[in-house]
Amino acid sequence: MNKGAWTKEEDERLVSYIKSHGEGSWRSLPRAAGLLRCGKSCRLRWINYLRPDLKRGNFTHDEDELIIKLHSLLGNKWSLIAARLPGRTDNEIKNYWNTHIKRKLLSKGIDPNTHRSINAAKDHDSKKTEDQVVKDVSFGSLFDKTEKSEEQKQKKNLIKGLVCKEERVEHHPVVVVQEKICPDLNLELRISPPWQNKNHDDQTRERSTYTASRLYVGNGMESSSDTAKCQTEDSSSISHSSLDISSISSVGYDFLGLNTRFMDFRSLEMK
DNA sequence: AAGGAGGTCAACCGCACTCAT
DNA sequence: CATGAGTGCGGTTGACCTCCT
Repeated sequence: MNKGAWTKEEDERLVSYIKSHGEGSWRSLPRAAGLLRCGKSCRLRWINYLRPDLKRGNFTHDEDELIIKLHSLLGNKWSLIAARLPGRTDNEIKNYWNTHIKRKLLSKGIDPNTHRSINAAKDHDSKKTEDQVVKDVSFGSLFDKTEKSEEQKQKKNLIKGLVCKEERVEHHPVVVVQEKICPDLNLELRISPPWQNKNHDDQTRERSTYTASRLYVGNGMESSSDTAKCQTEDSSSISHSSLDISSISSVGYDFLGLNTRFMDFRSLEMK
């Protein structure tokens, strides 16, 4: 079994095999392709380096900013961050973060872990206030039916710099998460349980394999529309992450400063 | 020119998760 | 429900490169 850097010949074998047989079955792929590599290694090489849709080269300023903003919301969820940067891989972003962005933030006096000023972070450490920035987001507890009082809920929902509240949209519970630390970001995220089609008139919905189904992003910077349409292009596997039931619009949407007409919302499905 | 220090990034490792049986 | 295969993810490693003394 070979280890270490891939040779040009190995790359060619892998690319040629995947072109004719497609991705997947990584465990059996090396033998079939005549490679002395483990399946994991083949998968990694393909995903991080050989895939034709990869964007090589330096990160742009916009990409930098987007990574920083997404990291402040998602933490080290590199795959989620990568899903919002077409042509970039999680490994690439992780490396870029550790080698460039971390230092850039530190030089500006910003703690790359908390996204707050280093001085503020020190104050925060001593005070242990609730007003801290998000490092990880979990919504599970919000569905905990044992939670008794509204006051307890609100207190709990104030954690980690996010304002979380439950709402109901057309009888479906929806968790609304609002960033409160980065006022310039002005991002609102709504997540709810999967779409339930009561009428059974659209079986594609019933067959949907996605579990987290509704993702709704509102951005105060947008003037004409405050909702986003998030839907797969493939009608046979519609995810129904799309959410604004009343106004499904094909107009592009300004998410984190990027027009979402150019973004692939399939990546917004949550796992 | 030599070599040490630090930076970069591809690749590996171990764990967790999903799904089929 | 248990188990194992397949896959994905985040952290870490190590080879290579560049810069500095």
